[in-house]
Amino acid sequence: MPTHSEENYIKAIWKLSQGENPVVTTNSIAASVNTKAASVSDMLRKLSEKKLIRYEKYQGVELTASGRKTALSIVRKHRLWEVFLVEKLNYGWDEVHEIAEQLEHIVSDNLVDRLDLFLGHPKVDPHGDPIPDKNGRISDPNGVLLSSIAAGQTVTMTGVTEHSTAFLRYLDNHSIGLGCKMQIEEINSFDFSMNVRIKGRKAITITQAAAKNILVKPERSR
Amino acid sequence: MPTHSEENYIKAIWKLSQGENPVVTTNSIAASVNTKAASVSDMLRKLSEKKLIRYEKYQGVELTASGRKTALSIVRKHRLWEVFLVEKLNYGWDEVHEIAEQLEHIVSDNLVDRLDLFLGHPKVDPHGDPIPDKNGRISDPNGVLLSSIAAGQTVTMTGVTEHSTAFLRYLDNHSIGLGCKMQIEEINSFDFSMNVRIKGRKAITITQAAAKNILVKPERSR
DNA sequence: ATATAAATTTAGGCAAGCCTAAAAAATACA
DNA sequence: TGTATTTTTTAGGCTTGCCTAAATTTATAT
Repeated sequence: MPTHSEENYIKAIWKLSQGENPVVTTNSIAASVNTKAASVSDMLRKLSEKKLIRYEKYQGVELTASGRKTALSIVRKHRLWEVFLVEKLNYGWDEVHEIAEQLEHIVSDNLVDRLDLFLGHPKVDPHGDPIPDKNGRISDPNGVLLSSIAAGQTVTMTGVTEHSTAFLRYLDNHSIGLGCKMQIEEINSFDFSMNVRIKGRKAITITQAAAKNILVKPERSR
Repeated sequence: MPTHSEENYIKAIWKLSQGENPVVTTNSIAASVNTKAASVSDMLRKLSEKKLIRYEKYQGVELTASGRKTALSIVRKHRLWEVFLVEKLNYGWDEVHEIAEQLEHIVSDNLVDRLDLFLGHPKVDPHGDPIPDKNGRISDPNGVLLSSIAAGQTVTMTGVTEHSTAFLRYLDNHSIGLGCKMQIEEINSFDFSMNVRIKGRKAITITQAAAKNILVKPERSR
């Protein structure tokens, strides 16, 4: 049974190993779990002894199969609890992270199963992130960056790649959320901001900085 | 902010201080939190420094107002989560204690408020124990021991004073639960076991040992 | 290639919470 | 009352997870 703290490291390592160019270094882990590099070195040794990671001094870190399983179980719990908080307790998607960080450490496989059932076996969390199944299988994030879409296209928003309160509030303030169907009317060649029309609303401008953190699914191309 | 462990001690002290003849000693606390007396002494010193208890060496322990508030907040969370587990996730009343012991340490006042609302402001938990309000006010346990009821009376079950899985399963097996309206038909003078008829069922026998752990509310006397 | 900078690890220490063994205080009892 | 027993506390130690400072390794830049 990993400790609370070990779970946080494992989850951090998993997260850092996701995406395009993974940077799983002692320093990046330290930043993720809010501690110092020296503490990370300590912990890496311990996790390595427990066979949760493969670790050679100075050579970087990788989860073992067992470590990955642990990570995905935590991610599953985190995301299911986020669904609970938003769907059942009416939290905003920008308010749930901290609480889910606590709830993800509750130990009871049975509880997770029942929660999953209670929530209707959701496939994604309130930010559009896929929820791993009980065997640790997880689907790919559904969508491409809005910033990569050409003018004229119509897309549906499926997720975000940034979970900060500030960013999520920004989207709320522009009434942009998961499932929004939007047409890219124009891309300003000056700053690459996008003029976007959300079905039946007046057009809005989305900065490139924001568009780089929005995942969308293009309309079936014609 | 009390630690996880401090919260467990505070809750144990509160529990031990409830009821007829409270026995809040170093040893009884040690038994409650599954540790040794020496560890309790350590912790009592610490809790005393934090003004959560009044403590004189060898002279016993008492919660301060602040300590009591802390205790009741934990009890509130524990009992609300138990309601959630039973009402929403369909757990049996004998299965929820362990999980609630974990959930009670989740820190978020707002979460508790929303949970309370989501559950419809329940007054009691699945065992009939009163749920403290957000200000730490708690009502008295509702009922008297079934073992104190005279033959001929009709009563409604309102709670239990023992939460072991074994006892709760025993009640389940006899289809005895909160809200059962039962008539005491006879008390056997030999072993004080009770012949009880639950509305519209065949009579059953309840041993005195069991009756001492069942709380009931007598019918409005006539 | 080598010096400097950056990243990482080791060494040594600290607080929390637990332990066992021993000492001290309180209680029981003869 | 004085001794034996029980309860509680203290002393000393252990592990976890963190820290700072120093040493070591790797990367960078001239």
